[in-house]
Amino acid sequence: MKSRIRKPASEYRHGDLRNALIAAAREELAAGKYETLSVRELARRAGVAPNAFYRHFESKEAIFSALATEGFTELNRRFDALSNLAPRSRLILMSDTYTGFAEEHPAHYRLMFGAAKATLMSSPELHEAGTGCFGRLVAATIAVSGKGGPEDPQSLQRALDIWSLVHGWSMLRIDGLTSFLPPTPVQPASVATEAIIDSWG
Amino acid sequence: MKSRIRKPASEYRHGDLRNALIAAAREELAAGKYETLSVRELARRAGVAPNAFYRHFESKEAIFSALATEGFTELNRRFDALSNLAPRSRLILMSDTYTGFAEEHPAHYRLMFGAAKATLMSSPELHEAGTGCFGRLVAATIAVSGKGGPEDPQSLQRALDIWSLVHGWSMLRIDGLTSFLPPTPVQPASVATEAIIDSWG
DNA sequence: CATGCCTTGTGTACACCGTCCACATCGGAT
DNA sequence: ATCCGATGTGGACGGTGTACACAAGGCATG
Repeated sequence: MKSRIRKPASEYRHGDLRNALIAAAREELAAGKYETLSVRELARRAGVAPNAFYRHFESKEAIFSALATEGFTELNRRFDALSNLAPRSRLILMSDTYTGFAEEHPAHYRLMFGAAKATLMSSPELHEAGTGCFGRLVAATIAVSGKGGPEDPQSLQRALDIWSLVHGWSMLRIDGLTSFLPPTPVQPASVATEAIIDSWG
Repeated sequence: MKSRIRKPASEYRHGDLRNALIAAAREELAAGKYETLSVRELARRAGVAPNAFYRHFESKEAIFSALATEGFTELNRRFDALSNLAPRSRLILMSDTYTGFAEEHPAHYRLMFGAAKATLMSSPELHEAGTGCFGRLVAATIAVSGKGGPEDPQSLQRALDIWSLVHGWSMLRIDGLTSFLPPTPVQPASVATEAIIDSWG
């Protein structure tokens, strides 16, 4: 029968524009464009009038929010792939995973934090994905110190320190800090992560 | 005589618009606006036609570059005020100074790194102020370890680690990381800075 | 099978933006 | 008194995000 719950893939009318728009945005992000990303350009890419966009997203912010959610979800997936490791090396590899993601998708990474600032409270999905990201850091931290519940202030603090380090490292790298520095080969952030872990005793 | 090298303060024609525009921009930044800052708005604030702007700045980027330079210069000034301290406490206080500046002027801080990415090479002043900022971190790092010249890779690396930490800490704070976290009182970044310093042996 | 609705896409329009051009104005040097 | 070069103005172009009224077409209903 033609009426299932939904027609998933059949190109009716235009196909599902929503995904086409998101796909177009992903392409732009992969090409390094974020600040200059425009609703009209996405519509153009999808071969559709500019305002068709607004049948699927409330605003430009809304698609950014969706893309940011995607980003955090992917990052969380990568974190989860490290679940089986021993606590210490797991946290260290999370550090590399994090910076690796940022270097791999710099524009997307910038979007994630640009969107976070604006939309966080208004999008439950984004809030959950973002919170989940930090939560995984906290869990890994707790696993290392071997004590403390998921609300233990010390563990939260320690996870935040690590997050600050890898976030800053990623941002500096993305923004071309290389111009500020003498051209030195840069060590991975995980080296400093190890130092911080060791300071926990 | 009326013709000194320059008339410094006399309101001739409109007064010196350049500074008026910069002052207007500073106000907007102080009010937290950066992404939404517009050339036309600055001109409006200075009581002048939009295009008058272009007699004093080549482009929007150009005034951003000037403002970013100002920001780094101010930060460098604050760093220099710590010159007399013992190496270790000096580096720790630099950490607090850095994050303090970012929290005090969040929009300006965001501009500094937004502009850095785009304009760094094209503006010698910005490049020098930015480089000077990192240079001071390196110098303080060297003073702590007590060895290594200003090009010593290990010292550069260590300074970069600190910079990553305080930059990430500042960014997370500015972007309202608080939404990601359970509402915990956040320790200053300098606590983690100390941990990193101690790891240097 | 016809009807009407509800979702989706279109067209037009508004306000704003950064920036280019040709023109007006005016102070200072000649 | 005259010209020039620096500064400010007005208008325009192409871009943006988005609101509004309309068109087209699939769906459930009669």
